[in-house]
Amino acid sequence: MKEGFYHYLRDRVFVRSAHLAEILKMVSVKKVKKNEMLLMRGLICRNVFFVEKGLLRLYAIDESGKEHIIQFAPENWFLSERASLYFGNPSEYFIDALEDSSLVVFDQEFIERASDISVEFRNYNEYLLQNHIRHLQNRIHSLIGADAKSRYLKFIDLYPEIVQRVPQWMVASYLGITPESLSRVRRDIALFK
Amino acid sequence: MKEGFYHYLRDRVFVRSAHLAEILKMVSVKKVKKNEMLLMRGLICRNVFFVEKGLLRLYAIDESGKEHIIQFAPENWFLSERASLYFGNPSEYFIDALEDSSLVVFDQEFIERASDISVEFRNYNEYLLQNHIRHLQNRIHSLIGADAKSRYLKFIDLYPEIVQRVPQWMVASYLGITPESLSRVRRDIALFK
DNA sequence: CGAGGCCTTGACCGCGGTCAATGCCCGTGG
DNA sequence: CCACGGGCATTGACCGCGGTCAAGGCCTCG
Repeated sequence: MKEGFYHYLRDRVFVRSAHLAEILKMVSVKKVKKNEMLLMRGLICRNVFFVEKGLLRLYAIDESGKEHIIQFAPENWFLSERASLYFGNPSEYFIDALEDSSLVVFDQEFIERASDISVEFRNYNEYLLQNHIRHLQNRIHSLIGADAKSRYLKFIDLYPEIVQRVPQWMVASYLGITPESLSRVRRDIALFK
Repeated sequence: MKEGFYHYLRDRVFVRSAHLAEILKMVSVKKVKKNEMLLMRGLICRNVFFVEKGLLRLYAIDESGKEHIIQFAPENWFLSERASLYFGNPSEYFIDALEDSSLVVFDQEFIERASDISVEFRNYNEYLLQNHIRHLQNRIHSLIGADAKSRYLKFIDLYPEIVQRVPQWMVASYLGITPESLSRVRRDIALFK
């Protein structure tokens, strides 16, 4: 219970032992089954999820009913719909579980309180935001500048574990292409080896 | 000199009068001419630019020499290459001026010092990061999900002033299409009115 | 007036989308 | 244990959006 989060706070965030217990008291654990919904469009997102075990996804559904995956979140990742969490707007996105998962759940108020308790936590929170920005910017760059094949090659390079754990049509959705196209891209790559 | 930044800090960031002078002392003003470079690829970005007057752009150049515009920054916008500024990596991007511009320049250390001085400044800095994330996420969403025409319609809706101030091939670059395609999109839109 | 930057247009083409058929894997129930 | 069905990956045929290349027109500015 909360061990993953505990170790993460201690070894990555470098929260001092003196503050760890106090911070841990403020979060709760949630276990969800595969396909369970954690956020629906139209609702205000109140939570950040830390994945201790399992795999979540953040995605949109467009007018024609197609899903577009914005982000995956495997072990030791944080996932939220920040536009809704921070600004209090109804979310345009969905979050659900792709595997049975064990999550640590907290809200925006927790972030502020933990930031007051621990300067290391405050700094790490900023690091997360900055890192998120870097990540989104790289993704925009490759969506604008690169074709489907090089986007896929970059993806399997960056997230080899994810490729193993989700169906290919979800990878295609993340890359902004159809499953059929991804299948052809993979065939082409296999031919050249 | 610094009036734009002063008013911004006072009226948007809500920095208390007691702190304004101290914070303003720590930034400098820079005037640049159209086409002047402010950041080159390979260099580490040390600055954030606040645009008092004029217009900047952040862009990449791909292997085949094509420019891809990541962001425009008109009056009262902040622009930086955060991946480089915060993480200290060499930048993959360029920044230059699209018009003669008057800028307020500061660095990461300034942000930290000003955050210690003024809690309003600290909160606004977080607001900027959160807002940036929201913006990038929306852009990814429309790059994945929408065709050239609807991306253009969304752009002129969100940034009507920018459309007036930059050549169309730069708008095309921002949208991830060619100038020729944008021209056709605009013709189609005109036909239906 | 000439030159260069920008926008437009046309012809052509290729990447990736759509639709439909097939095959594979695997879980479920007869 | 086998039969069936559903979810997913692959393949083929076809097509359309958007890219490429080239030409022409319209500005502005020297």
